[in-house]
Amino acid sequence: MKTDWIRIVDARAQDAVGKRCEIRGWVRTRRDSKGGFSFIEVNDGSSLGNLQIVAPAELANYADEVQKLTAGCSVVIAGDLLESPAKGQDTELHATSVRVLGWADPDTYPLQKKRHSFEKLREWAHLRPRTNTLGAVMRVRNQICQSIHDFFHENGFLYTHTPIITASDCEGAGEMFRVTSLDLEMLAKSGGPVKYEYDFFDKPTFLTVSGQLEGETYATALGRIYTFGPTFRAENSNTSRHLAEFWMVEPEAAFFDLADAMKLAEDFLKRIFTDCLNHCDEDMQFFNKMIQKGVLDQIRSVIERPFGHMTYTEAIKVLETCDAKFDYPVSWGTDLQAEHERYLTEHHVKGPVILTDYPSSIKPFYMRVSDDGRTVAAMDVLVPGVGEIIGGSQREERLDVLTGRMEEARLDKADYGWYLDLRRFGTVPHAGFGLGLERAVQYVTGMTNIRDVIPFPRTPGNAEF
RNA sequence: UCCCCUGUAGCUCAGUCGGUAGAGCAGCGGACUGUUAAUCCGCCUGUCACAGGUUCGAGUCCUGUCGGGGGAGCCA
Repeated sequence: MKTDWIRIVDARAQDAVGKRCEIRGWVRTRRDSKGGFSFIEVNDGSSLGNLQIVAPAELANYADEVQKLTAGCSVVIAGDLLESPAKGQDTELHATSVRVLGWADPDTYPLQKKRHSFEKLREWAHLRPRTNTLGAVMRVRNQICQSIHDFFHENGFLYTHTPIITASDCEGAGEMFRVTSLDLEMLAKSGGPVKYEYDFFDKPTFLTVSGQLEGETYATALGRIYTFGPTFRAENSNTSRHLAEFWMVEPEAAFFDLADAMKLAEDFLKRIFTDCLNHCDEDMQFFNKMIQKGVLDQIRSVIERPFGHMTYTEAIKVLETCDAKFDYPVSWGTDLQAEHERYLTEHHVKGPVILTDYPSSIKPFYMRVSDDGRTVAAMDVLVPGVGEIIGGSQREERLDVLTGRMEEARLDKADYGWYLDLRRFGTVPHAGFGLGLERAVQYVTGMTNIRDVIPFPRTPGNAEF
């Protein structure tokens, strides 16, 4: 008779008691008892907690295999799930067979039965998902991705795939990665000018820094769309909040104004946070206890309270009249510094705040110019700890205003003909925003370094694995 | 890219005033135990990041390179 293979998350549940089953996973630790059995803790990634196995000495391979199990070994274990007589777990599996699939030499296996620093774990990026913290992070990250799709699907947004290779420099700013099939070695030796007509696309191409402009084309046809994919910035940024390759969610909706976009952003974030609390309880308890004390209360309070709203002009007034000392001066027309944003979220509002109506001079050309002529319909959602988590705006739908702004930004209109067509033919008000996935994961988990919330972080000088 | 900090055993770190290295954990051996960060006893472990320099003598002081961290800028 074939024994049911079940996941450890299910085997640990009270209602699994009485089942005869099989589990498959990796040994975390083993403790021997001279009472004639060993305890083996096994994890299969389905939950933070391990399943305790009681392996009796009667097993045929007890002496030569079971007692030699160490952290990292892969095993298939069959037995009976019983109520655990000891504290620490509801259930335990009394093994009738322990099969070792792969050994992990304890002399050379890097992960030990102890806490490792996140810096060290980054060197073992291929093994770190086997740790408690990275496993929990990846389950929460998965939940957030699922919530993103659920939320937009339920609100009538179509998942749209915008290109990763692009010829347009979306925001006229930010270093981009080049995409080429030219032989750079040969090119360097030849010393001649680059002939793009010989390149794959006949022109210079790059990895996308945003799917927004392409997203707008589909929003002005399908109504509501969102993109969700990898995004690339070749900025030489060395911070705990920046990656060269990260994932971004960008909803775009026709007939939305700035207020609609703000409401969407707030509902969206609250939905993600709620789902994490409801579906990742064990992992969230872990973060609350081991990573950032109080992160659960923080998230709960964000869900319960409406987000603070402030215009840029109001924020400047608050910063100018507050008692705090800043390294950078505050004045209308300059961009807010990290220290300013931190003051607003951590001291003034004490929670997430949406800042709106920034000066047009510090925002990109595509944001809609307001009636005052000095500001644009932009919004940034700032959260304590992480800073800007969402940036968005109502888009400029008036052709003449848009082309005027492009001229100010010294952009070549010829490169944006297709984008301008959206305003030439059936233009409509529309709005959207971008959410950095990793920053959302950081906020929910309390992880301080963005490199620890993505499986294989890409940063300047680092593309291992 | 800039500023600051840092690099010593498999891991986390100590190493005083310059006199060629030590602890905990892990591992291994033993004891003990329905254990759960198990506990107790014993044993093993080093290109002190790398390259120069000062000095009778450098883990320690100086210079450079590389790696890591924190902060800033840019942003998501």
